[in-house]
Amino acid sequence: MTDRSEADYLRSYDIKRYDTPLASVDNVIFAIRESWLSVLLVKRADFPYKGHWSIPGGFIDLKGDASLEDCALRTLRAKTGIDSPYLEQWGTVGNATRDPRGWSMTCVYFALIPWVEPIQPKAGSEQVAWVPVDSLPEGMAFDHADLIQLALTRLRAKATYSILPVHLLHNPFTLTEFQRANEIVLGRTLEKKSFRRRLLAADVLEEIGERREGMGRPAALYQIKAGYEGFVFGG
Amino acid sequence: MTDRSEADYLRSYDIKRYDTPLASVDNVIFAIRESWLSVLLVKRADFPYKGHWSIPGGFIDLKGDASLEDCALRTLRAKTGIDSPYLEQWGTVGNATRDPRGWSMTCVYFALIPWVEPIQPKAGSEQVAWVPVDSLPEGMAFDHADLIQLALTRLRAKATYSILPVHLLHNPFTLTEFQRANEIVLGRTLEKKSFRRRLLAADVLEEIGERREGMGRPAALYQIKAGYEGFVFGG
DNA sequence: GGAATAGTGTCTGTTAGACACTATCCC
DNA sequence: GGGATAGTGTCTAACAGACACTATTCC
Repeated sequence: MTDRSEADYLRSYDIKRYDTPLASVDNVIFAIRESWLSVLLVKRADFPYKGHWSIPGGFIDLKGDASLEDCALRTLRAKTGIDSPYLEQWGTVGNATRDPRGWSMTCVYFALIPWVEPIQPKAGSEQVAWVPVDSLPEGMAFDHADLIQLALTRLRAKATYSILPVHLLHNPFTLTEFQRANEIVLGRTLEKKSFRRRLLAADVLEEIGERREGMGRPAALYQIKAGYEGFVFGG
Repeated sequence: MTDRSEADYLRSYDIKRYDTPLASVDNVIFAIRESWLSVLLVKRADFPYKGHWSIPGGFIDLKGDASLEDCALRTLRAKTGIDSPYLEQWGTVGNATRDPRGWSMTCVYFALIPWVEPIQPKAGSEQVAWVPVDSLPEGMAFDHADLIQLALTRLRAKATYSILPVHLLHNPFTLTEFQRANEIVLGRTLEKKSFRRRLLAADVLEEIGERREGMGRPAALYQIKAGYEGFVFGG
């Protein structure tokens, strides 16, 4: 397939001869903190939008990142220490106006993780913080406020017909905790019997042992059966 | 917000100092042709993969394209003459190996259009053709065979709970034609009464007039009510 | 026993599948 | 009437919401 002239073409190809957009990967990282669905935000230490809150992300490292997902995992690891989150590509936004430096496209991922303390960088000026999605700061960098809303819409849509919110919990968990995580994501209460009946019918959980709490009857502990992490009802 | 030093930063910013990936937009364009779900393919006239079949797309034109969607619409118009198709972003694939020229990312859109004769370019070596999704050619360029399969999976998933396949029909259409389009996309037959009952309950169609055909009772003609093009059942 | 939480039984209304039925055209 | 296609009536099984009920713990 690679005949003589294709080899010549590739040898002399130089991307710097062309105008290319800025290409980045950004992450909307969700966790539940004290009953609030929250996202991880970073206060920018550099221009542009210095001092404004943003979602964690950055330019693709052509040497270090083998793929877009690799790039997303790299920043996620840097900010949270978590290696294997639930990570899904939301989509890509690209236009001529979103970045003052020029035509910019960013591939947006969203991640669901059990809550952890964020990793603060050494450089003093940057800050990392969990912020409830209901009280995001004004004046966020770029179009990041929009990106969060879009990821949130997707998350809520999927929460209604999948077990996605399970990734917001520490393992193992009780059915009540699981239902509560779903309710926090969806912003409305769910009916206990319906919730459990559907989950039981799907056969995606396995019991482990028992846990006692300060009050009431002890609840059975569960974890997701291996391979069912992306389970969708009716799929 | 833009203080003195940010203005300085922006004035001296030069993207060419950095290594950036190749950035393109590709389109999986679906139509129904003689009862077969088909995609529009282009035989490449240039390196790399010269002479191989590919999906239509290309690099972003930083001057001409205001956004990624604009870029997708531009190629779609060039190949089909259609200005306002159903167009949805599927997702973005980016890694170091998919293009022999270097780190490459492509934003993949999928479009649904009523069948039209493709527009052949003047340049003789390039060809444009509709190909049934069941008989795609071997040795397609880049990872385009994968991209088609992924878009197809998404299309089939959405066809089960939305009225998406309506965009594959010419207006107006009969309910039987609409059902048939759904069946072609899904690859299985649907139950007539259930199909119509659900559609009627959704109240997304409006009747127009009558059409008679060579055989049997004439069927009522319908079109989608304005604003319901993206309707989803149970949404 | 009482408070608190976990977990179940069961009625009811809605919806999808199955399939036989009627309706309207052409010949 | 017969062939062909459009469109409907209706039975049944599956499932979700509602809500009252039982179960198990600590005090």
